[in-house]
Amino acid sequence: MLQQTQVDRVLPKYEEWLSKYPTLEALAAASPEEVADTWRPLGYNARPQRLHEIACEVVARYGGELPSDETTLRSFKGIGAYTVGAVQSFAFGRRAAIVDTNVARVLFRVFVGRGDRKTTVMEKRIWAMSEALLPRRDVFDFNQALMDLGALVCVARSPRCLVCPMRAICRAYPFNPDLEGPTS
DNA sequence: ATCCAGTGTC
DNA sequence: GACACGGGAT
Repeated sequence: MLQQTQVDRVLPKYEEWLSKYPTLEALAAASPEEVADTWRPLGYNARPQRLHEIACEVVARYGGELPSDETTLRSFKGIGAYTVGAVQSFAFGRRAAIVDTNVARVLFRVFVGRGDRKTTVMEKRIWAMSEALLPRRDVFDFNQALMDLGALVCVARSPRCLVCPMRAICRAYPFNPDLEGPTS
């Protein structure tokens, strides 16, 4: 649900969704039409369909229990690199890195500071940083904190550098939006 | 216009 | 690598 969709907008629908489909079995048992209808008006309407497909697949082949290994998770359509890390670290407590838009922005600003964040080489650097920084324990809290720093402090438009704990070492401080993007 | 807990496709 | 995929908020 959270793929390219703000937390504030997901939250009410998430509650409704889980109330209606408390288990993967329940989701699998529903019709695709009903699932699509429950999803509305969140966008990206391939997502409910894929979520339903995943539920059916997990029920059919994995006894209704979501597998935790990267290869199997990644084999589902709709689950990419970010979701694998999120499921592993948040749901299973595994030591797995995540990179979403928030983490990418934070790590890019703190450790790179300028240039284009969206090139493939930079994306790989950011993943490498996220993995290298991963603590031995408390990975759930670490990943959550990194995301929250990006969502609440190191925001896209007007980052709140004055209250940021990374300010002293941040390569993007003092923040200048002209130093970010393809043309720099 | 830009951004948002991305991903699949060509 | 570019592009499509949604809808809501700033």
